[in-house]
Amino acid sequence: MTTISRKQREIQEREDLILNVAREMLLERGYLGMTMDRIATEIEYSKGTVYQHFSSKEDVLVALAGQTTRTRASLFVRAAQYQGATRDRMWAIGVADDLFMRLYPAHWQSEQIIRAVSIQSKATRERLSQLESTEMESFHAVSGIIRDAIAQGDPVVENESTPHQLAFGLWSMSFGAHFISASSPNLVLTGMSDGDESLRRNYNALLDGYGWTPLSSEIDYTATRQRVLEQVFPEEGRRVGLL
Amino acid sequence: MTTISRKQREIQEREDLILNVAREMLLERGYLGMTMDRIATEIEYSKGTVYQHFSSKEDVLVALAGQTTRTRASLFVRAAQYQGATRDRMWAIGVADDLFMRLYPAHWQSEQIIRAVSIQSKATRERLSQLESTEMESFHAVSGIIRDAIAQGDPVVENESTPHQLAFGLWSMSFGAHFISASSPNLVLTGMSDGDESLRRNYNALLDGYGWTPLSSEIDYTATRQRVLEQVFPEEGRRVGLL
Amino acid sequence: MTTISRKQREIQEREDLILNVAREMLLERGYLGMTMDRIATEIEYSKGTVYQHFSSKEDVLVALAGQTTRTRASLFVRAAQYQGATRDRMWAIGVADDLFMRLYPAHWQSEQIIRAVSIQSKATRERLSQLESTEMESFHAVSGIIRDAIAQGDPVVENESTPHQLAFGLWSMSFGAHFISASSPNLVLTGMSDGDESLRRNYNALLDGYGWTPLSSEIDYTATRQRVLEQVFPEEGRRVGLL
Amino acid sequence: MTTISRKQREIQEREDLILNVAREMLLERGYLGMTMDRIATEIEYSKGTVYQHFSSKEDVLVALAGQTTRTRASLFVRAAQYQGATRDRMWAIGVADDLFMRLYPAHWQSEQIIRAVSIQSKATRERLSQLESTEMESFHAVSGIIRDAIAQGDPVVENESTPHQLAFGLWSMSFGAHFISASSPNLVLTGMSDGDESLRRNYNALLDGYGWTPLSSEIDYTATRQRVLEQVFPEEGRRVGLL
DNA sequence: CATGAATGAGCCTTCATTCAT
DNA sequence: TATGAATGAAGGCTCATTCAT
Repeated sequence: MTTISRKQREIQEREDLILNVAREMLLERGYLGMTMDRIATEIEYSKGTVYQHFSSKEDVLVALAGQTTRTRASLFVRAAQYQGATRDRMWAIGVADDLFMRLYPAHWQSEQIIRAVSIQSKATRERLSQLESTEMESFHAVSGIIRDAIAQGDPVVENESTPHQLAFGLWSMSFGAHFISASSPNLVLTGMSDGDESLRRNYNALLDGYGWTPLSSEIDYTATRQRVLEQVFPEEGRRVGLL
Repeated sequence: MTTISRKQREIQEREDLILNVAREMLLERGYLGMTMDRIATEIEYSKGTVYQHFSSKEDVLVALAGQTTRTRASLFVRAAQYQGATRDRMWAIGVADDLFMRLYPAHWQSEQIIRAVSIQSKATRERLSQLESTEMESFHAVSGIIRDAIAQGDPVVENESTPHQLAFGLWSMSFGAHFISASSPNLVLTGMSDGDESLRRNYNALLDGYGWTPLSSEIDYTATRQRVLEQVFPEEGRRVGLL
Repeated sequence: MTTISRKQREIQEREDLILNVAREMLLERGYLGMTMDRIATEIEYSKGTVYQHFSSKEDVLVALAGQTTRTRASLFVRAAQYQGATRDRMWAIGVADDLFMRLYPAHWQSEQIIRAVSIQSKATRERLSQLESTEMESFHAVSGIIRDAIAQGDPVVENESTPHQLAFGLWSMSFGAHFISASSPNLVLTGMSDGDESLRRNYNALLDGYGWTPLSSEIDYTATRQRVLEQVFPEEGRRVGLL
Repeated sequence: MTTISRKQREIQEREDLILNVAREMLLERGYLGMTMDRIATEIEYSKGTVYQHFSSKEDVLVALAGQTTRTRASLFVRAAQYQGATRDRMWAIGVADDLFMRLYPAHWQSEQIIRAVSIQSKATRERLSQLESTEMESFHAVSGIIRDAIAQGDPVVENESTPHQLAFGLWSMSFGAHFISASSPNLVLTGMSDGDESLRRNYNALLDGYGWTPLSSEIDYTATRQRVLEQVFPEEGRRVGLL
């Protein structure tokens, strides 16, 4: 029993090792620079062994994306559980998003590459749906808060599709901001002290635009952020130096 | 004289042909699926001829991105010239964005692939800055309106960096929405009648959040849109069936 | 153990095979006619396999030149160890040179092509210095004898740089004679029974010109040559039919 | 008449222009770097025009080699006409050789490249024989002096084939020395003040070895060289700074 | 004559994947 | 189960040469 579990642990560890190496390669040398050969060399096992874990290069990519998606979902779900007013819980999601970018910048960037490359791969189609369902978890963490807000009568301009639309809006905004920051850094720099700060402001403005109170002008968001970090992400906050 | 111009016209036409074929290939088969060989076969000219127009695959990609960026900039600049209240001019930009996506869906998608790929291509860095300056035109069209609003005392929550931040917010939102719609269609479909409509609503909510009046609740935006189309984009509006 | 060494032996053998095929190709079809594709076809392995042995075409070329240089150095060093008067040891070098040309005519010719081509290849510059150091071994074998002669008072017109200059002279003469024989066969044939014989005569005349005794007119060189072959190169002498 | 000759002159001039450009390219960028395209660009005419002068790339190469061979032959023939003792005339040939290397280093180097590349080109075989016959002129200039020496009873160890063999020896030595200097500069540098000086010494030693008097120890060769330059190559001597 | 667009064979190199040991 | 040699399709790119204008 012990033997087996040790073996399994070893297998798991090697799988993680492969993925870490692969991700770094993806970032540093691009999609074409991430080769099975190089991965094998780097982990000091043979190519055949790599193939024992992942049946193809594409498989590695999907696993990579999976890690990313799961990691983010876990942060988002935890953020949604923050104890407080719905608008504060919303804010907690923003903190989680920020945290994710700081903790795993490599994850985010590699995700973009994978998306761009694998959009057309048919073989992956099914696997992509697995990814999507994990992504949905994150999405639901967000729309759930909105639904809660509406349910408990918080002032939010609402109609039938508000939860989805707003969640989509926040998601889009966050995604777009990160993407543009990465691919057009100069555009961001010109006249803007900081892309992150801008995102924060727009994030709040959007919620304000939906009439969600308390409005951003009525609260001290820095304090809220501090509380969220302390209560929900103490360890992570410390790791990136925000606590 | 005629001879020369005919020849030059032919060359120009072939260049466009190459670009169109390349773009379609990029969309249908991805970055790796777009090969110089296939482009040559498709246009029914030899590989050498393709290379007479573009010195490398990367060159094709950059030209593709250039087309996209220029096309969008031209629509945005025209939209910004719409005669009306600043909030309406802002709305005209939204119409232009929508129009761009309808007129050239392929342009937009290919742009993403190029961005994702070129994040690591150092060689392109310099050329990317050319793209960026054209992109800046679009960006300035947007931030210019915001500046005008502030200058003429329109009610907008303002601070020093409002123009840039808001423009960045709108840009991010639009960008993110389009990207997600393309790469995670299911996420959009679930519970949402239409990604475009969501974007429109969030776009307005964001402006509302900045306190920009008249608020979206106070106007008939469908009518405004109609006017914008008629006055600024009559031809394009008709082409995509919005007029 | 056996398994491993068998595999390694096979690899070594294939490497030799590749080199032999490449050399012949170089001779028969020139630098441009030696292609990696053709090598692969010829050895009946795939192109990839060739690249597993040599990382580039240039690599093949350098390996080829290395073989040549090492082979010659080994013959020259052995010749220099011939037991006899210095003038006789000098003669032994001549025999070694002659032997080298008979044993490995292909080596020599391919060396010229490589030299001529690599005169401009900067990338190879460093690797060429490796070759040069092996070549230096041959050179030192020659100049060492000259130095010995001077040291033990053999009559040689001497000044400070005699060893190097004479060695260079012999080297040039041999090299030039071989090159011209190869590239202008008609020039050699006209009025000359034999390029080899001419070289031998000039070789001796040059030594005579330096005053090195016994002069060529005072000895029976055919006999000396016979002795050198028997004592130093019995196997090789037999292989080329000189014994 | 005038028109025609002007035209012909223009054609001739362009041909020279092409050849000069081609030679430089050959030296600076190697055989593969000399392309018909680049030649055309450089001379600011079209590719088609280049082909009006030379029917193929190979044709250019042969013409290049022809220039070299003719140039050298003309120097050698002039040197052989120096008025003086046969040994001095021999020396004049050495001066011509030295002069050739100084005046046209590019010629010599390009000659090697052409030889290395075109040894196997069948198409050139016939044209190569043209080259060879011009080369023979140089060769005969040398062997003619030797024959004269023998005819007029100058002390030279002779047998039936002495003229050819000695000429071949000198040729080989000069050729080899130049080649080695170019391709193994380090070998030459080590312990030798100067490749040219070594060549000169060996050249004389070889003649001495044939018993040709006056021996090199009996004459002031610097003075002879001076005389040769003044009487036979006044202009050239001045051009390279030897006069 | 001059031009230069068009051709297309051919080159070197890479890499995901397989499979005998 | 691990290994790594072998494969071979595919890719980007070059360039001598031709020929319609």
